[in-house]
Amino acid sequence: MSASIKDVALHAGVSVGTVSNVMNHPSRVSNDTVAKVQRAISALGFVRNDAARQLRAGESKTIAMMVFDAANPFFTDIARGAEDAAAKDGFSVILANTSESSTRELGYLDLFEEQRVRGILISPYGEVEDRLQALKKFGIPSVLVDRVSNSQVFSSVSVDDVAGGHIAASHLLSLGRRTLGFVGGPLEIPQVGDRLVGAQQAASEYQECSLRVFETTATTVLEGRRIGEAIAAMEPKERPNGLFAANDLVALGLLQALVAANHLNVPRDIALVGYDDIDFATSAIVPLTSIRQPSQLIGETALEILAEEALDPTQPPQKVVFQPELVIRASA
Amino acid sequence: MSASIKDVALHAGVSVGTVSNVMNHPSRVSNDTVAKVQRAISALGFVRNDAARQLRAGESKTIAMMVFDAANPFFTDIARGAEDAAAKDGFSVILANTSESSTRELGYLDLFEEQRVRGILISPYGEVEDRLQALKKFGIPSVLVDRVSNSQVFSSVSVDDVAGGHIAASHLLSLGRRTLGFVGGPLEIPQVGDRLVGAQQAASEYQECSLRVFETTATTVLEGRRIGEAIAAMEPKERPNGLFAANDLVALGLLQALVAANHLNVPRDIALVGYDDIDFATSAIVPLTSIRQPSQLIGETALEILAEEALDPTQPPQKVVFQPELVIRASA
DNA sequence: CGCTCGTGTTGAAACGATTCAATTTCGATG
DNA sequence: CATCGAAATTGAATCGTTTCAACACGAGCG
Repeated sequence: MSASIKDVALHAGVSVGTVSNVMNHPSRVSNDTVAKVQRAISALGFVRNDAARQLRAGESKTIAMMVFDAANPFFTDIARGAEDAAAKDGFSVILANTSESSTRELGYLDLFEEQRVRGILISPYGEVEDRLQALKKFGIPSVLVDRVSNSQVFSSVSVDDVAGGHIAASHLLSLGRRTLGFVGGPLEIPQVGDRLVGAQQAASEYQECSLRVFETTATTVLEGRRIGEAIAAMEPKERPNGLFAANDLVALGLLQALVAANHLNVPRDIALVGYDDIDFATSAIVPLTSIRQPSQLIGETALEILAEEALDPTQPPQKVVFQPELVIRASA
Repeated sequence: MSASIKDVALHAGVSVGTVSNVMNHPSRVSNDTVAKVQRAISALGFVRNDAARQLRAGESKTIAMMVFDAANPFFTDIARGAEDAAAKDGFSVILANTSESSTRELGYLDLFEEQRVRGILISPYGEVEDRLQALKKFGIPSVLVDRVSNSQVFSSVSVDDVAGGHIAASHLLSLGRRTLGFVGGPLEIPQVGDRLVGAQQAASEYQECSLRVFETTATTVLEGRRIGEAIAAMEPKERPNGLFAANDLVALGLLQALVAANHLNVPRDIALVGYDDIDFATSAIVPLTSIRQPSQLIGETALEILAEEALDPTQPPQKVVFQPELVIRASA
């Protein structure tokens, strides 16, 4: 169907070895021959078959990135950072969206293992460290993104979520709010769990202060709206006066519901803090106070570490932790 | 480094052909042998080498999807639809973000050609139809997403952007606004250009009505904010009283700037209509009136058409055009 | 003139799977 | 018990590239 290196060799009147050298080690070939071969290549519309190349060469130039919610701008920002860094090192990044499904996550890991990608950047959803260990033994390194390694075996680039949770709750407390609510879930997701722990720590530093947990099934706008409606319907005395959402999507959902129930004012009746500081936080109904993470930088750093490990598999794991930062706007 | 099919055959005491059959045509193999081979596979941790498989089999099960702005929720919604549909047909979707760069777009096309992906779902940024034609001749079909084919050669799944622009502008006009502004760009992007054309058509149906174009360099929140600041700073008599943004990102940027300049009220002084109806439109400072496109459905449909063409390359191109829909909220 | 060296070039082996014609096995049948 | 056919299994050929030992050819040197 399509031209192979053999056809090119024939057309140019040289051997297949020479054609291969033109593409991979041009310095070994005389200028005349290079020109001749290149003419043949474009005449035939030859395109290297990556499968054959990889089979023989044993390594690919593709890096896979897996996130569990590609619709969250926070992750697309990270991906953007990784792509830019990869372009510098000559790698290509392909993205897989695991859509908060462990099954799909494992499915993609299988796919990438079969494809022998050069490395994996992953923001894990399910319990995958065992699987990643197997991949590592197999020769495919991974770097965890936005999450630390339980096993200490993997490099990771993350943000101190406990600190972030602490900052968020402290801010609400410093505004005089004493009946707090945490909205997010599932709590098993470390990012969510850690932020809650940080918030609880902050709460324990104050007397007569409560922190109630509203667990969601996912960190989405929709789930935020659901909880927001429930909170709007609560008795005033039961209702928290300060809310901390596990991420901005949830916060925006809450905001929608609270504003729609027009007997409530944000921040007067309920102060609200989000997390991630996505672009849309600025333009929310009530511009959102949020915890900013350096998303692009996370992506770049993760890719650089992965590239190092791909080149030298004996590298010890690195652990980079960035500090989050409070961005104050109107909502709290 | 890792076990091959030969090792498995040795360990199980059968031939390589049998191992291959266990994986691809289990019905041809006796139950005992299947069990024996599977035991060997897991004992050795064997993983099929996709490069070798693809080289011999000549076809892959991977479909590539390329979008020029993965940070736009509209595109992630489309991707989501495509992924769900692909899972049904046994394909995997990998995503590439061309980041509004023609260079990167062509680079990914090269990569996917070398990888011999089974097909390409693309929302093109630059002029790529010639390149896609070459790919098609090469055996890789593509389906255009959110854009029709100039050459009529490719299937496409899109939304009638001229109609959408018409609906948006008509809505503003029906509210009595007569000095309109269109914000978006570059105008060469068909989605943007068509929406403008539709708006101009609507404007031409009214007397004494003006439509001014504010061109942006990209359809982002940032660019929207930039134009919004400029508009806020205009003399009241020059200022448009109805704005139509090429997409919701731009609209949200505009909104931010207009609200920040607190002498202006949306919609009283300026009515605003966006496009795409992304999730965040509902939770904007002023909930956004927008033009809804059936994003997930677009993704599903595109993937199904692509799958058909991948199986039968002689299929004539199909052209599916969905109709957009006005969603009225507070901003206009 | 014979020898060495360096530069280009060659062609066959190897990568790891799939495929398919050929062969073996085995149960059923006359 | 011999024979037939279906079912199971084998193993060599194949895909398109890269790699590498071997070779060809001059140029330079003693």
